[in-house]
Amino acid sequence: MATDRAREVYDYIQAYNARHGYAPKLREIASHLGISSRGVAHRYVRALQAEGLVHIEPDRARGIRLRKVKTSAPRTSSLPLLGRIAAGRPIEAIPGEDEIDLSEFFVNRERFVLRVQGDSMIEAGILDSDMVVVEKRETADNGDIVVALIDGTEATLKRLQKNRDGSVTLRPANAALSPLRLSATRVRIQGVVVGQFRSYR
Amino acid sequence: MATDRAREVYDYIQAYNARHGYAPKLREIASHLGISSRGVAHRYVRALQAEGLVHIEPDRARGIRLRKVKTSAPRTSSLPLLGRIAAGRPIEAIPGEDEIDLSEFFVNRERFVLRVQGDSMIEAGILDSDMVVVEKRETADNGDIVVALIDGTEATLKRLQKNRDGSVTLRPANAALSPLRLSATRVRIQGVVVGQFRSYR
DNA sequence: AACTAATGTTCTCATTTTGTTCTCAGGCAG
DNA sequence: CTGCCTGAGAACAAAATGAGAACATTAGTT
Repeated sequence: MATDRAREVYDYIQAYNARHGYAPKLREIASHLGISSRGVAHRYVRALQAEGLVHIEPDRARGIRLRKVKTSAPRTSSLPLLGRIAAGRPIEAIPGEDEIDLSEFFVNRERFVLRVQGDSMIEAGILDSDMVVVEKRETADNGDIVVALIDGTEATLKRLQKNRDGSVTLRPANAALSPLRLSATRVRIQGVVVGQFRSYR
Repeated sequence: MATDRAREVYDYIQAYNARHGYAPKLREIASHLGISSRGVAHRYVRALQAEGLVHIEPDRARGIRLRKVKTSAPRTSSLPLLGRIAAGRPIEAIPGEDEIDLSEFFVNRERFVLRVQGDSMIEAGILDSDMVVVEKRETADNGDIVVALIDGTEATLKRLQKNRDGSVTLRPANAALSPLRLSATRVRIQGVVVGQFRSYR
């Protein structure tokens, strides 16, 4: 909430609305604050509108409508999707899409999260200490990023390439590292990377 | 934490925030410490900011924001966290952590998602068509990745660097692109990137 | 329709409050 | 001693607050 006074105004509007079923006049708000100026009361209401807490029917008496219910922790797994951002242009709205649903990460297949250590996939945008969402599978397609177990002991994160002779090549996304070409019998795929995320904290 | 006194301030801000939903004024912090100087209280808060525990909205009343969110909330959005993966070793279990909580992305602040276009942050692991989670703010700290509006028209995603003379430099994470040094009046910060994710589909 | 009073809206102008930066001073440990 | 942490408080900058004028719109009333 913007300021102390704005908060008082919001609380008053809520209480008034609960009691009467409609919003107070600006003069009543001012009077409740102990001030004389309707203009000032209007400024506070406009601040509340800017925060999305309230809606104003222009020029209407008692034209204030409450927008949000005061629930403190409704956790949904969606966030507003504002649009695209690209260098050199204003943010462009994406029509038809106003929310991004992250629940795709939580679909009830066999999925788990791994914290990545090391830079082997850095050129694919997977950095050290990033999280990857892995779907449990024993097979994968060419070009998939997979969690592969080599010789039953070493687990690595690499891009998969199936060769004609039946062997597979595990390619790191890092020019400093070399691809590994291995016979199919030595490699067991444990899962495929279906997502990645990172938190800046 | 720097000093005992700074810790007291941090604890007080946390408690106050949990109780009221917003931060205390400097005068209230000083009073809680039993001192009379707002200047001293401000010095402690600035120390907390230097440690990254807190963010300050400059010149704003109650402009202190907690940076690390205590998520002791019910975890609706969680996935099993199996462990770490690194090249050349088996997956290593992480003791004490059996679930990864994604709800930090959905905390009750003003957040939204943008789809990134272009390669300007590619070396920071933010690729074309990735999603970034942005927290609405008008200010940011050095090194933060920000959504900045230049001259009120061009929106870009860059790393922020504040210069001593008051100007700011917007640094792309891409050697092929040049940093932009601009006077502070031309740049308006719209938000700070707090997360990033990508879906392989 | 014309008039009127009430209400909302937009301003500018002060004043108060709050945040910010600074210097100075005392206590205390190494 | 020097180098800290700590506190006081002055001086300034910016935000928050309040007053009130002027105008627009609405809702009645005649």
